[in-house]
Amino acid sequence: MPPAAGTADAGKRGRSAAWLHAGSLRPTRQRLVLAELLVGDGRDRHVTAESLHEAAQDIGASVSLATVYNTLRAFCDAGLLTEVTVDGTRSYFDTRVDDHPHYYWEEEGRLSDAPNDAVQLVGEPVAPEGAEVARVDVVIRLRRRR
Amino acid sequence: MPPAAGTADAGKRGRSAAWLHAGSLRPTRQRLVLAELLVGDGRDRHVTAESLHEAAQDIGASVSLATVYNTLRAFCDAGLLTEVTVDGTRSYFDTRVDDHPHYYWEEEGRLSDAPNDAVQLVGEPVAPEGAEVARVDVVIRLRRRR
DNA sequence: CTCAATGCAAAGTATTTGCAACCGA
DNA sequence: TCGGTTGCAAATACTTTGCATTGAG
Repeated sequence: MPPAAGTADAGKRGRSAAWLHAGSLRPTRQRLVLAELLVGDGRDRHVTAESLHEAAQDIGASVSLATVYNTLRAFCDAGLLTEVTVDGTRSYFDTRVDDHPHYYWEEEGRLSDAPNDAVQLVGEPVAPEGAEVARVDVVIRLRRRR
Repeated sequence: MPPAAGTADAGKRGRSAAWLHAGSLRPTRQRLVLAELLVGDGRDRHVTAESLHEAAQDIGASVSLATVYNTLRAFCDAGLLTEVTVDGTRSYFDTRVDDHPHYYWEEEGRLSDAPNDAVQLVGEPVAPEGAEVARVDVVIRLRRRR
């Protein structure tokens, strides 16, 4: 068992480290920085590689863009994040890993969670013969009301 | 190879030409070829730029890939096609322009229409303050059943 | 000490754009 | 003729990869 691993400042670091641990990923400096930015305060986040890279720079942490991409991919493979496809030109990553609907603000290219009751699906989606449903993506595309 | 014809078929040409006309687009040779491949038989289609380009080559028509891209974009702008984003790495274009759910076969990267009763939305999706719903994308991701 | 993780730059994809030649009305 | 269209190649935007270096266990 982890010999009471460096529980120096169990506050912030605790959550990120535990999160990485849950995905069986080594807590390297870069991963801790990114994990902290993603789940540090417990709120759900929707980021792009670019936005996360900027966020890291803003707090003075140096993580290369390639590493941000690779790390997001690793987080996804470990089941810590979900990739959401809404734009075609870039990938969004969501810290919520359950199947839920999204709002996509077209003008700003911003993604956010939609309240559970924003849409209601009746029953289970039907899968054709020989296939099974892996996931149901629901994206509510929004436009500013004029 | 010999100029395999000017496609002097009134029957087929009719539908494609009318379709282009509906979008106020000039019926050029390339556009007629692509339109014919898209709506020639009246069935709904889901294509990528790449797949449509191949289809054109398969029938001996020469249309450059750049033109396929530009033309698909023009068809979309004219409201003749809808762009569907499911994969992130490529764009799909659907000849059905109404809001309807899709099946996405992950292994094959194939997109198809889902029957109307595959999913049912209850009522209108809720839009947050100051915004209105532009469209609701529903993608049922499928996996081959083992 | 060992092997996974990182950083950088180069390589890939998918798509768009600049511009001269072309063609449909 | 004239302006919209096409084709090609070069440019773009995003993402992945090769490889030498670094660092966690």
